[in-house]
Amino acid sequence: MVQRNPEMLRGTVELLILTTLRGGPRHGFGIARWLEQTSDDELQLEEGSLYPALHRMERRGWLESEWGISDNNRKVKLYRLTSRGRARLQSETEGWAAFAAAIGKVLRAAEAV
Amino acid sequence: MVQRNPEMLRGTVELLILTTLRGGPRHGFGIARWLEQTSDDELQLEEGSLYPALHRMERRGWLESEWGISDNNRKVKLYRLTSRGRARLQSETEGWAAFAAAIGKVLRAAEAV
DNA sequence: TATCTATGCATACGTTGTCTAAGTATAGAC
DNA sequence: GTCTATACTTAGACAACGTATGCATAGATA
Repeated sequence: MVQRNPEMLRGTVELLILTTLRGGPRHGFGIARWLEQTSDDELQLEEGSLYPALHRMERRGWLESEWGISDNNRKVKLYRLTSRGRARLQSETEGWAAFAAAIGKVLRAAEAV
Repeated sequence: MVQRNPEMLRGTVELLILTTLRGGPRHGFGIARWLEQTSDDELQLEEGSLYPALHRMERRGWLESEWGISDNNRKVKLYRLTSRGRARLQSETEGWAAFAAAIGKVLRAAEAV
């Protein structure tokens, strides 16, 4: 994922992928596209991050995959959330909210100075 | 920095340190304390992350340090923002805002599904 | 005096995630 | 037949973070 500070994405890639798959099965390329569009090009998931992340998450049992054919007649690997993936999405979402809130507190506290 | 997903902090450590120093010079331990308290214990900066980060940031010219004595009569290394550090704080703050907004968009978009 | 606790700084090492870069394959347009 | 966009894979480099450890000392307590 590329932007001003590439390190900032660490750990959120998985949340983003899980979130994308909430709406139903998608293939890797489609996930990246959707994230890019939905974030107005702010979030760009590189292939070298995307695919290893998908494999990792499948290994962990958060995703399942199967080969299929896309709308444009291409061979694609479709990923879908497992129940464990759904649980993980839940906890990651909560984790993100808590984290973002904490950062917010700190930024506001420093502003007050 | 420790919490539910340790990876989530990647890249924000420096923003957090810069933010803490906005209010004036502080020593490493004090920075960690302030962040912990201000975030209601959500953000915990480990020493193995804190000190290397401070050294790194000083090397990059964002911080300056000098040895001093703390309120409780201890030898401490006081860090302060340089002008470059101030500029960096500015851009990191903007970067964070853009990033958090992007994540927010994605989360909301997926909720709508 | 000795010991304990909290404070304070430093760093070697391992783990992990991300990016760059290279490779393969193919559908559809021209 | 070539080009472009789509689509997946993986090796290797790099960087940040955490764990663990070591060192030092002020103040309290026994």
